[in-house]
Amino acid sequence: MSSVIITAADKTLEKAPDKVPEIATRMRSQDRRELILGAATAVFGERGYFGATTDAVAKVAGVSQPYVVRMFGTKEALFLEVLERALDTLMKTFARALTDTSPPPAGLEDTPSLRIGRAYADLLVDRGLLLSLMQSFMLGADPVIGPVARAGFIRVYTFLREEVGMTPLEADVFLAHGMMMNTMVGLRMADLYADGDPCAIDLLETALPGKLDVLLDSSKPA
Amino acid sequence: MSSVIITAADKTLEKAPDKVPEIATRMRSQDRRELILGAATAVFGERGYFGATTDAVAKVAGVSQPYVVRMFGTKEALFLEVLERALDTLMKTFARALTDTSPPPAGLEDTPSLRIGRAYADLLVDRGLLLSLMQSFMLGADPVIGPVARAGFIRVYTFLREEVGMTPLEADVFLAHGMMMNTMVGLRMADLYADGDPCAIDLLETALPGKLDVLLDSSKPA
DNA sequence: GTCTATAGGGCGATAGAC
DNA sequence: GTCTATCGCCCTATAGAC
Repeated sequence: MSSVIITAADKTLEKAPDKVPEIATRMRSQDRRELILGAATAVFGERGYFGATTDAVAKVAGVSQPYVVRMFGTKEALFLEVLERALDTLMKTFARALTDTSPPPAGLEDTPSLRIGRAYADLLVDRGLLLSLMQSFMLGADPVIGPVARAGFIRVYTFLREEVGMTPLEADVFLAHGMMMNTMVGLRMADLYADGDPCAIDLLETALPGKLDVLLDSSKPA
Repeated sequence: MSSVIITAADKTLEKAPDKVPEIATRMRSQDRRELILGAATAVFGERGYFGATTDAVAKVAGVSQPYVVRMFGTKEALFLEVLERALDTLMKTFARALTDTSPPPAGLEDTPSLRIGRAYADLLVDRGLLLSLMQSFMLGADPVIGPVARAGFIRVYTFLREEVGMTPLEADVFLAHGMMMNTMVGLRMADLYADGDPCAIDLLETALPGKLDVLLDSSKPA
């Protein structure tokens, strides 16, 4: 389960504990790659493309900074791979939710739209994944990242329209609430919720119905 | 009209033309301050807090880089002032829309919610303003910016609830569509629209009804 | 009040040992 | 395959002239 990697990488990026990966040195190259991509997803999601440093990624992954650069060429190439991987995971999760034959939880309704709505909310547990995508959406003016980000968003929109069968209005409403959830996670609004702020409680209970428990778990690192 | 400043600062940040401010050197200190804040709003909105450089702000404002730092102390303090100013403008625009006695355009409905919905859409013309706020929303993990960003979002939410009289659900839907519009602007989705991409056309005509003309105007710098 | 010059630090990337 | 050492750039901030 990749959730192990993600949770570990997610526990405050600042003080990465001594971090002895399972097999110590010389694990399979493919595994190292995934390990670094997971770390990079967390760091890019938290600080954005420019705020993230290859050194922070390296520390979270438990490798040296030059190794990160060596493996992906440049920081930019690393970010683009993070985006591609995140989008692939998103689309696979949507596709699985659509074809999944298991019954919906606790006698809830079962329409295609509701299924992928729940699937999206499930992805919020891995904060880095959706936040990295969201960070790219804010860099549309960048000559390299911009076109990739636009293409990624269009890919999701096309899926909603053609595979899920949403109307333009349904897709708009779905995406709007997705952006809202991303924003709540990026803002760490759950911190205020945990502090008992009545306003944040109202806000989150409406914006993230039923997902507050997992968000609180994953947002209290210290 | 501040739109003059904003439009000028917005026309591609890369090649700031020779930029002789109206009165050349020694304009009133207050005016210089506003000029720099306007430039900073555009640059922070486009590249985010970490991606923006004080030098880029200085170039857009037509002053020297050390002068920008001198006037605001640090880059961080400059960003916080940009956020405060943007939020003030946002709230003032909302408040004005609520109390405005002029009739709604072209026989549209006239409810408090619809009024501030139109007011929000009007603010999209100044891309930097809403994008700077949005960039701050993605930095909730930052120890300094995070709390300010959360407080700003809460301030808007409280206004919607208490001044406009929205229910939690109405506020959620309003904010969700706001985040969606911000995302479309940050992504520069209008570029694909202008290229005739049918998918982007569907998307934007639903997400930004009636605001496409202004967005296209302000997004074609070259 | 505004500039030029520059110090100082951090970061991405390279070289090369093991 | 992975590390240590380090280069060179860019960026924030300071010093000081005008």
